[in-house]
Amino acid sequence: MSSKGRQASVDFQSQLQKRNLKYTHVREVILNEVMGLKVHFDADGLFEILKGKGHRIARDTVYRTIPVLLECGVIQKSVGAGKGEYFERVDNRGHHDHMVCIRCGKVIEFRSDEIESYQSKVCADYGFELSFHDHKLFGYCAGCRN
Amino acid sequence: MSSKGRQASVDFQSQLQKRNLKYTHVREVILNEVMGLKVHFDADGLFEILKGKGHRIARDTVYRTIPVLLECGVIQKSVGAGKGEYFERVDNRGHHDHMVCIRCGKVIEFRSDEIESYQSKVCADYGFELSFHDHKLFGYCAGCRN
DNA sequence: CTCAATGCAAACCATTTGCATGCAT
DNA sequence: ATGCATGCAAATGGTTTGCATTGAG
Repeated sequence: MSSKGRQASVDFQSQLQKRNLKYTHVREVILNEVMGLKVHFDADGLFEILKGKGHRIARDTVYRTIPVLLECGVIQKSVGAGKGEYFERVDNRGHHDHMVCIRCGKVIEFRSDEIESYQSKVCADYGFELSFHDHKLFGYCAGCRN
Repeated sequence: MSSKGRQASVDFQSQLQKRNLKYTHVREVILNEVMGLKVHFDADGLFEILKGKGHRIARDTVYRTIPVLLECGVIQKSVGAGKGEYFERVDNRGHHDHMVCIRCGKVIEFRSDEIESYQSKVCADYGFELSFHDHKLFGYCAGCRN
């Protein structure tokens, strides 16, 4: 296991403790798999990935674990091809958000330090402790606008 | 009908034309009801509201109309108590976004002209024509954080 | 006229829930 | 010892889809 992975485990454990949740074997396995994932996934897809790697974890458990991963900052909401919600691992190098073309479906990832910074400011103004966020822009990409 | 309502109709019609969609009686009725709505609603809820006012519009039509309303800038994504997606009328006075407490469920509406402005800048950078956006912050409200 | 929009009804399927057992603390 | 976590399986119900009909441009 890389030091990065180990670090993530430690963070996850402390995040769980903070919320009086247990660090179980199943959660450890899911954490490790998710940390290595570079693709966007939905709950069902994550279950299939885990199954494909030989882990015997029930589908419902995966569904129940995703909110925990979100709250602990391990994953963030993302976008994907299916109709449900998609997620992706939180990259240490900073959040990115998404633009989605409502004509061709193209997804553009963007980063804006300014937006992140004002987002933090707004949270501070309200005494709100941010766990994760979801920021998507829908419209027409350069190729699809008239 | 107020001048505001009339204005919205005109905008809606031109938005529909731009996309080669038809301005039907059903869409007119839905538009008018939505423009008067101050609450957050989901697809099913909107259907019930329409039914309650005596309109005979099929549930599926409401589901099929919501994406159209989104694209035409009549409604925006919002938050609500149920598990599905919620929407709300776009207020002429500007967008607002939402913070959601993942402990007590409290919803705080916030506005940030700075975020809106940098959001526009990002879109411009990518040649992206923004139709609507979805920006939610999840975490602990002032009363729920430790 | 032509093609999108609508209604009806059935199908779909991702997600949730109840309950008994297992396991972390 | 206590209470959350997990697996199993069934239920749920919000949402989608196919098709015939209607209606807008």
